[in-house]
Amino acid sequence: MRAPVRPPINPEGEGDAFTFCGTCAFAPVCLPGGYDKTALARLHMIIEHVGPFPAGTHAFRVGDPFTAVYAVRAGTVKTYVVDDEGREQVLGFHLPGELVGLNAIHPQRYPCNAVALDEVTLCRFSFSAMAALATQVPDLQAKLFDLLSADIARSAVLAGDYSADERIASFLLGLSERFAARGYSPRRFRLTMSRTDIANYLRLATETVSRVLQRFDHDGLVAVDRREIELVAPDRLKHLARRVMRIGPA
Amino acid sequence: MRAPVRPPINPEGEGDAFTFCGTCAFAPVCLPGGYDKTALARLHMIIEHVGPFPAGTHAFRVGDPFTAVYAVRAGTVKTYVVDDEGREQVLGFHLPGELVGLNAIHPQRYPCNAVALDEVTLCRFSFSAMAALATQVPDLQAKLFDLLSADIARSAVLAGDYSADERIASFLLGLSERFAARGYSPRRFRLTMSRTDIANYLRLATETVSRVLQRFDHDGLVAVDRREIELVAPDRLKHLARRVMRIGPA
DNA sequence: CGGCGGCTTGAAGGACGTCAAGATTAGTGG
DNA sequence: CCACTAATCTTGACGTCCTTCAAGCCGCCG
Repeated sequence: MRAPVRPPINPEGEGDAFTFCGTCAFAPVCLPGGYDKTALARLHMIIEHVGPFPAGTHAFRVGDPFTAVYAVRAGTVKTYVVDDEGREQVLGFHLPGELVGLNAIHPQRYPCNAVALDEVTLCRFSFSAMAALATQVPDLQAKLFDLLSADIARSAVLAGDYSADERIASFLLGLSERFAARGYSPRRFRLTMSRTDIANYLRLATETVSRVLQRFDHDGLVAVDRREIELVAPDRLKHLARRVMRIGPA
Repeated sequence: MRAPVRPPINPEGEGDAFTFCGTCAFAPVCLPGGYDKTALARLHMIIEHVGPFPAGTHAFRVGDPFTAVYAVRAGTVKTYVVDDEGREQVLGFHLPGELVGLNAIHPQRYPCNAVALDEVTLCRFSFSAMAALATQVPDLQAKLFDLLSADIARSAVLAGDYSADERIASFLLGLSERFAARGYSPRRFRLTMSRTDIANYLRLATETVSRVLQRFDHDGLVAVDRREIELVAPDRLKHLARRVMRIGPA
């Protein structure tokens, strides 16, 4: 059974746009301070708030024609591909405020699957409408260029030949930073993804992820309780991840 | 002595724009068929043809403020970073017609170094001018979105956990395709980069690159003579690279 | 010709994957 | 509320691909 390509519209409408969109990638363009009120209104015109969807729901799948970019409003979205040997490659985890689907612009088809890891709510942006609007709102165009450019750097980070320790340390710190940017605790958080997902994302075996987390716990770097994580010694983690971080925020 | 694969550079103005720019990333926007003649003229206004530069010349370095994107007109450009242990990470090789510097939009500083591997000529695009022009020329904006999106996919390819054989096979095939797209032989070509560069790009040891190329030669997949490469059995190479390619041109 | 960087070749070692089993936990139905 | 099952996670032993270390070889330029 295949989930609908275009999820149904959330009947609740725009009334809570500010509470939901405050941390969105488009916040600088959408929210007050963006002087052009009519541009703001037109951007809101092309947004559909969709969901919530239960875990396991797909927003799109490999090969679907590209029509829209999604912003995560709540929950976590995993993007991934499956190779011909049935092995899953996780491309990314997307937290509230982050975008999904920018890599589909070029091939005009989604090059990956996007699935909800927990209950997820999304904003759906028709890309053709947004591109048209961007020609009239330079700030929006600039924001899109910025987001695309940032995504290039992000995918480059994983390409390095880093050790399991480096990968996992930087993964935990990356999540921590992203949670902090959204107002959650950077010290304690809950992993919404399985060890297998983490392993497929970091290009490690699940056993390795398990072992390294165990060792980090034993060495007092973190406190691991199932999917509950506490960063006990963030500084030592940062030291471990220094080579990886060097590339990202250059 | 390098074989003259292409006529020597004429440092004059736009008179030979067509011969030089025919394979450029912006060709669809620049060249006839782009109905908007004035847009074409304005794009040419913001282009500076710079060079030629000898091998070893840097176009920009890590941390330089971002002002321009470069298109390679002739030669090969290597982008790379150096980590704190002095180890070089090659991010990409850029052939004529390809762009360099798009990943600098977000941080507003170049996150890597760009160096000429042989004699290189470039087109320099002031990015602020191009963004301004893009708001008035939707085709240019679309092309920029397209190029940025394609770059995301490109950096994702290297992120997979592929074997040395898979990496090298796909590297050779990738070069072959890009040469073909520019009118050169897809079967025989000359590597402009050293084994060390290839190794740092593919995240392998130089010894591994050497050994795999040697074995490919011995097995009749390729004929290697120093930096001269002939793809003897492209089909078998493609078979080796199938897992990598699955992700790229999805 | 002689030196130097790039390339090749061999041997040893390590980091991670694979295989196999066992331990927890979550989910389900009685 | 409690079995029972399936999924997830952990733990251990072993194998392997690639790196590292150490020479030796070539081609190139002074």
